[in-house]
Amino acid sequence: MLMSKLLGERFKEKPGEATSTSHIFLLRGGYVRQVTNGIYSLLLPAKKIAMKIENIIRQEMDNIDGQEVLFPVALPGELWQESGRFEAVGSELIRFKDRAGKDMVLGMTHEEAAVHLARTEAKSYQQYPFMIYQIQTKFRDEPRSRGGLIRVREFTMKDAYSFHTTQEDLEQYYDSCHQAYNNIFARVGVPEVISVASDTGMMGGKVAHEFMLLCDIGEDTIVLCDSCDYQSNMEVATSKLSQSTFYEAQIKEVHTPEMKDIESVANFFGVSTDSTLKATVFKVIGSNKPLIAFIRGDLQVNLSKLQKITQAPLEPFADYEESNLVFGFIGPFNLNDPNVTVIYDDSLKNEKNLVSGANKIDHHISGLNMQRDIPDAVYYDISEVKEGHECPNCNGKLKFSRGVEVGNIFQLGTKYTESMKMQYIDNDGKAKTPIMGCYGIGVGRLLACIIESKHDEYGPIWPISVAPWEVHICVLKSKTQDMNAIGIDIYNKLNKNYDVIMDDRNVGPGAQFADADLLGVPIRIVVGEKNLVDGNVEIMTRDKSIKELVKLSDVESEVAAIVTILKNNI
RNA sequence: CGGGGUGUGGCUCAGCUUGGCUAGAGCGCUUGAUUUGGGUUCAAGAGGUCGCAGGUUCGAAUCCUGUCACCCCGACCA
Repeated sequence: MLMSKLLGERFKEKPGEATSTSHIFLLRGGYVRQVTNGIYSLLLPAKKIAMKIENIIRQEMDNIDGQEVLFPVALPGELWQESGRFEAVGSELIRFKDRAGKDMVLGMTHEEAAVHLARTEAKSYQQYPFMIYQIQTKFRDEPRSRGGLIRVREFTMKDAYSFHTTQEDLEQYYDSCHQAYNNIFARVGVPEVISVASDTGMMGGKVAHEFMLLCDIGEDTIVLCDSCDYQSNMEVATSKLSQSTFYEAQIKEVHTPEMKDIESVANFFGVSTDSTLKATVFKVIGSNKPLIAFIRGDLQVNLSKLQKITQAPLEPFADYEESNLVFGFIGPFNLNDPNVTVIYDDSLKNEKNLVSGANKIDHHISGLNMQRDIPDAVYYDISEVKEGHECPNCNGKLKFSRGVEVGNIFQLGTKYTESMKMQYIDNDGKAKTPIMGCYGIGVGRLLACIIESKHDEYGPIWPISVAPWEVHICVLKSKTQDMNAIGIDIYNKLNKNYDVIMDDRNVGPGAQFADADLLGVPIRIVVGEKNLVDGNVEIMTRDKSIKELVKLSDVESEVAAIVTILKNNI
């Protein structure tokens, strides 16, 4: 490739619309151009990187017996009606009608398509297990795209679907896929990507992991232990909570005028907030029946945990007038309202002497002993982990980090195979429902994440495994000789074995170097008169770890040596 | 969907508060010189219905109304 023909203007100034590093360099380096909110065109450098990432993914998926297939982007609505998601999913699923008036959708994920294909092809247990995957365009009408390629509406994704006859087999395959993912992230140059336990959300299923690149622009909060390998998404993270009240006391009602928040109540009683019980009131969206979550005063309710229990989307309860609840003074003791649902957090289970609302205006009670006074309470883990909490697996302290999700794996179970009536004949002659797993990686987001992880102030530093080109030849021009001819000579030799780009433009050295930095090609050869006098060219790596003068005749062997070094470093 | 912000040549922005000559600068682009190891320098040039629509006015980039788009924060997120 010659730079003079490469489409995509590179520029100095930070584009106004971009704030994240990857977004800035993707625009400045001529990698992508926005077409509209959350929808981008890729230029050659980005397209080449994406293809290299895809090929690495492909190899690893094939390595765990994946079969590459291709599902359609446009799918009939009836398929999504079968799984129930035509109604269940919100407006991020693009729905439209074809000319006959039939409901259609654009695939935002392809469980339905996968089951549709597999259910007519895999009738016998002898065909199981198997995994099919595709690398293809997804469309999700995100309420809010952001960060360049980090969160977009149209994107390329590798999505894989495995089918099993037993849960054990699924779990085993899940682990091998987990390992394949680790391989992928290591091979594309971001070995620091970690997997965390995660929520299964609308996908259904029980076990799920997300693969996270820890960085500031991350959208998720990741909980990490400072002394063991516990790592979890905030949505499902747990911590060890010690009991805070030990001595029993009698229940006593106390006048607490105007004290509606937990701090002032704790102050008034002269106790810390972990010796209080507070109520957070929610309701299922669309209904007006209150749901009270009781939790220890020093903790917060984790909404995603709570929603998982209620199996319904919740929002804060705001219609104070509509209910009989005494807002600000709600407590579990003497709460005799058959109209409300009550959930207790695990943190309360063993507490023996709590301050809580008295369900009476301007009154609280003290001395609440949960097991004595609320004997039939059912406890769930609905609390949100706080930084500094004790690790659930060891004595370490939990800390937080931001993370970008670059991949995920789910043990789906039979949610789709059952609703879509997929069955196989087992060796006992009976029809059974296969168990499913699904596994995704967002290619464009991964590309952006590699920049977030590998860059300097001048541009991306592409790992050689995914770099748009492996060698970048800067040909500095001269009055006295045709430098391009010398450059082309090197180019032709290297181009047989490597992906090479050469800067043949008649621009100053500064401009060439700046553009080379933005393209982030790992090996750079500078052909300039200064060193050519001695028969040398300069070879350096983009990360500056190697910088040396090399005889023209030795360029090929030296490039080969550096390529080997760089590949070993990934 | 809520909150905030921005729309002026390909890019970054000034001008708007207080309406008034032909709408500006830098970068980029074209042409010609110049320079060649970190975005060289000089000259000439092309390129803008000031997001769109309506209104006020003798006169609107500037004021008013509406609308659209984009960015950031939040809600949402398979």
